[in-house]
Amino acid sequence: MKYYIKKLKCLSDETRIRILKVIIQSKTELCVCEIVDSLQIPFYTISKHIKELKNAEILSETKEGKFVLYSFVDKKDDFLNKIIDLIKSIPDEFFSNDIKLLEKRLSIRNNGKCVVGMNENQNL
Amino acid sequence: MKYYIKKLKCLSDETRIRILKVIIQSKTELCVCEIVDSLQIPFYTISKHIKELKNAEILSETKEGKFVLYSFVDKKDDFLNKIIDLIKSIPDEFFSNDIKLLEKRLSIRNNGKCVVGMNENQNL
DNA sequence: ATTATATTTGCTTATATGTGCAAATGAGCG
DNA sequence: CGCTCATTTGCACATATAAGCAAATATAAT
Repeated sequence: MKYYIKKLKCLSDETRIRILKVIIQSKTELCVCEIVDSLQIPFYTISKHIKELKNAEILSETKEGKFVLYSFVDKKDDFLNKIIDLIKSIPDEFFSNDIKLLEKRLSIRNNGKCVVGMNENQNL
Repeated sequence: MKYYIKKLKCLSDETRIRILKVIIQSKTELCVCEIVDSLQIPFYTISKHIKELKNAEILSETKEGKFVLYSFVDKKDDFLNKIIDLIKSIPDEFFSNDIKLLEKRLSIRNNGKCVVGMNENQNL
C-alpha cells in the first residue's frame, strides 16, 4: 500500500508534475541541468524533488560522466503507466513555457547528449 | 492548472484514497455514516476529507433527509475518470477490511437507501 | 594536484496538512 | 417547540513538506 501512496504523494506538488511533464515531453532521459533550465527553478529544489521521485520508484537515474540523467523506471509497471497517462492528459498549454525552454535546451545537445551545464539565469 | 493540482493533492492521503475506493466499490453514492462505518475512522475526520474531495470537484453531494450522500461528479471529465481508473488499479486486497465492512453496512440498507446512522464502535 | 562543474545534502525557517475535541448547524420527529 | 441524530466547522496541536542557502560529493579538465 505504501508503494502506491508514496507514488501518489509525489503527484501532489506542482514542481514535481512539471518535472515529470518535461521528461515525458522529451521522450528520453533528461539531465538535471536541462530540467533546471526548462523550469527555471533552483537546482537544489529540482534535485530534492527528483530525489523523492526516485524514492517513490517513479524515476530512475543513469550517470554519464559529470551528468546525471533521469527517466521513468521500468515501463512494465501498470500503476506507473497510469500515472504517466494521467499527467499526459493535463493539457500542454499549462506547461508551454517549460516546453519551449526544454526545446531550446535540447537543441544544444550534441549527438543527442547533454554537453553543457546550467544556464539558469542567462536567457536561453 | 490549479484545477488539476487540487485533484492530485487529494490523492496524497491514504484516508482519502480509502474513501474513494469504497465509493467506487459501492457503484453508487454512499452516505457519510456508511463511509465512517466502513473505514472505522472518526466522522469528523471523514467529513473533513470529504470536504476537500468536494472542493477539488472530485465528489459531489446529494442531501436526502437527515443523510448526505456522496458520489463522483460528472462522469464526462476525462481527468477525473483517469483518476478513478488509477485508484481502481490499486489491488482490492489492500482495502479488504474496508470492503468487508462496507458490504455489511450496505446490507442494512432499505430499498437501496441508508436508513441507520453510525454504528462506529459497535461491531457491525 | 588543483580547479571547475554538476549534483546532492544538511540545516533552518515558513507554511501546509491531518487529527482530535467541542461546539455549531441542519433536518426530521414527538 | 424542544429533542435527537447526521454532519460540519472552528480551534489547538503535532507533524510533514517546500524552499533557501551553504557546505559536501563527485567527476572531469587543466
